[in-house]
Amino acid sequence: MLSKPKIHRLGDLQLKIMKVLWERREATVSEVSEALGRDANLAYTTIATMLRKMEARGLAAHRTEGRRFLYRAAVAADAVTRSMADHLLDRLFEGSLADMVNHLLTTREISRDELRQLERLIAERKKKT
Amino acid sequence: MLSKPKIHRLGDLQLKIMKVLWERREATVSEVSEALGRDANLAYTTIATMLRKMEARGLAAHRTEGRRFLYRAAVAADAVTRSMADHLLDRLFEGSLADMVNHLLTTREISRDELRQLERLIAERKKKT
DNA sequence: CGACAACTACTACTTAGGTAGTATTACCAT
DNA sequence: ATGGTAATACTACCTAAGTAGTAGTTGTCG
Repeated sequence: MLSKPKIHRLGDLQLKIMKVLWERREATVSEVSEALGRDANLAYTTIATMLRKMEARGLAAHRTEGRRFLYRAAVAADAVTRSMADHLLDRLFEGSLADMVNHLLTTREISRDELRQLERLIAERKKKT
Repeated sequence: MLSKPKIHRLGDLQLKIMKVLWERREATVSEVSEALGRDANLAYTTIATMLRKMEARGLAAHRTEGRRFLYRAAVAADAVTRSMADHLLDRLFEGSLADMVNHLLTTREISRDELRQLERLIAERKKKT
């Protein structure tokens, strides 16, 4: 908890890398590189550099195994997700979840199925207050 | 519509400025500066520079009135809001609105009132399919 | 008229993401 | 042993946000 990195504002690449680290609990640079796939064809060293920078920022950490590094996430997925979502919610909708959902409902395609899911979520949430 | 600026990824300051421009339809640098208030005490020139950069990026535009500039937004609030929300939704929740709402519902304090609002929104939305 | 205030233009610097080349080191197989 | 390969380290760039100082211009008031 010492020195919390500003957890919102993760770049696209950083988030993708974090997702890999969250999935596998540890991963080498190669593994991350592969996991991202050649679709995003980034040089091996790009991933390595990014991981090093992320470690410097407190987002990741590593231990050494032989001559290679095993990286792991240093922040929980939940914390990041929450921080990013909250940040946006605050910046765009002054913190009003209703406003945000309203916006998304009106500007997005949404399936009947998803609507039902939402109903259920809210009903459940209402119950346990 | 020629050359759409990448509308998601607006910095905090940029968004604040955009909000001022959306409210008032036009504003001088002074007005924006004042609107942001001294709470965020930024130099006058900081706002001016930012506005110039934003114009270069296609987010704002200006016309001259006498010797000062009247800036206006060059992108609609809705478009920006939507773009930013969508971007986050995609990055974090693979586009699932339900997942996002679920996350927000479980990690956030939420008032009974807001819950009711949400219910209503969903009910309405369900009706007009 | 002359000083000042208001404005824009220009320049500069810091931080961070993203991207990748080059250098160095160390392992491994022939 | 030696050359190739895989790893990390270091360095370097570009872009964009954010921040602000300085210079130059012009309008206004006393």
